[in-house]
Amino acid sequence: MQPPAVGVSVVILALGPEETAADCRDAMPSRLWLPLVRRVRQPFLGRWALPGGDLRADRSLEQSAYHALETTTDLHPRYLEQLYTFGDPARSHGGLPMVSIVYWALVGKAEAHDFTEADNVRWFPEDELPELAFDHRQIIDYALWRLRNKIEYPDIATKLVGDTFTLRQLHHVYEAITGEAIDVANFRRRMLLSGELEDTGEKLRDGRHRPAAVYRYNPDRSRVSTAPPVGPPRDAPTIEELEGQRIEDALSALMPSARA
Amino acid sequence: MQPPAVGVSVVILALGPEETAADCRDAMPSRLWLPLVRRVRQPFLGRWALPGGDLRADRSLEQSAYHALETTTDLHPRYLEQLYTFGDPARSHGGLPMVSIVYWALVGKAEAHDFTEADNVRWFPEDELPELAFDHRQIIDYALWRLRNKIEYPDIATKLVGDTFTLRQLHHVYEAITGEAIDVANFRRRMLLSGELEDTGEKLRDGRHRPAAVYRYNPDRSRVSTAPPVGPPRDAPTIEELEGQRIEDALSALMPSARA
DNA sequence: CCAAAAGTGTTAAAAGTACACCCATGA
DNA sequence: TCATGGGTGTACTTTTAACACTTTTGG
Repeated sequence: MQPPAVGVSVVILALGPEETAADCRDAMPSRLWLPLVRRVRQPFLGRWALPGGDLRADRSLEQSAYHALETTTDLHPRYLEQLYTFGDPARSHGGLPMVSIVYWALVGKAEAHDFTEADNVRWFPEDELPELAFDHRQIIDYALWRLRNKIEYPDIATKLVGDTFTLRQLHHVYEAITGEAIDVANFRRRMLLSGELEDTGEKLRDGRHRPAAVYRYNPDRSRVSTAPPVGPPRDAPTIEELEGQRIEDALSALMPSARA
Repeated sequence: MQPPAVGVSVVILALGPEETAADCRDAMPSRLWLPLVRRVRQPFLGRWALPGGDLRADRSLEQSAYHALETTTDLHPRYLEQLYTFGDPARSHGGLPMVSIVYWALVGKAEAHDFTEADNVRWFPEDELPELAFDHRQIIDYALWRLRNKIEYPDIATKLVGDTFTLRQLHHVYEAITGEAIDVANFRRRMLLSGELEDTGEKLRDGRHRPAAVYRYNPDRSRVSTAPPVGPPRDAPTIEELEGQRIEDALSALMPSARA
């Protein structure tokens, strides 16, 4: 009996633009959007599917995921973590048996707007997904569940906004993801007491109201580690390391986007 | 560039026997033990390593893990969950590049004693591991970290003892895993208030003291789901389903141990 | 002045912690 | 009866949640 083939897929999540409901002039809290690619072969030809790619023996899994994400959507994740490995033989529905090592990624609001909106790549809101190929719908549901369970950590939430943000914006992120109302006063206190937000000193005027302080995420090393241990799940360079390498590689053909 | 080979490995954890320290007649809280197998080929010939096996295209990942665990150690897990997939090219140290889909398993105290203590399989206490092949040491550390972070859920702890247990025994499990002292009175209350323990009505005499009530784990469906969502990470039959199948398969050559 | 968001304070309920204490049992 | 663990009560601290209130801005 043959071993199955292996590939890597990525669930990319980003905060959509603020929307205005038809019957209400207030901006609703944004929803989560994710890019999908259209399949160009059987099975499920023409169906939407998760971006993915091959696994090469000379790359780490994270590098492969990063590469797949970059080449298909031209995005650069601010967060990238392994989600789960799927390998049930029944999941390929007529294709060859396939093991998918799935990562989930977060991209910032700004970056999500200059993606390549090609014919074969399109963004969908999380609650209006089309019919998907394979078991990709369940995979996305699982990724969303993971996000909702990890959102308590401030570093995750800050990955969905820009480098700097007001507490109001961050608050919107939390509400969009958890789907429930969160008391602003208590939210503010928790965030500031976590010690991971740094005041940039800037102010941001939104409407005709009082301007809000602008913060930046800044991890607090003094905190007790809730993160992975001495032997973390990392088996690859971090995103930071990849970023460094990516810049050196910038002249290679990997990046269609213009970047010095 | 070739894709790497794929295999499945399992970190099996069990509670060891109660130990008696030399300088103290009290039984210490048990430690965690895990079985390792000796490698019979290069690289790392002769070194201890995690039990593992191949991935077959007609089995789910969980089935493959279950099978690998069963054939190498003759144990039957009470808990089996995917841990992480490792695939850094550097991890094979001279071997062929290899992706390892790693599961972690818990076996009960009773079952852990009738394992096949063959020449090539041996149990080690978690804090006295030998030098291991590949990156298996980091993998074990990660599994232990996951266990320590999941132990708050009563269902995990109960998998490490028998089907029935006293609160004292369960208390020992928690202390062994977290490594710190836990107030018995508060522990008792938390466990009973969780509503997941059912009194069997039996009593168990340990020493010359008052007998303790014997409980059984019984999941409380009324509780809010902290478990995976509508689209869980399951892509395979559960352990219960595998158990059923395993009994039917008992006559096949898979199981060295005698079992009707 | 008003509306609306920024930001602060106060209080009550809940959850977690420490520890004193009584009970049951076999030796 | 004594030592030992089984089991209960209680007071105290910390965390969480609810919500009233003051401040700053543009119109």
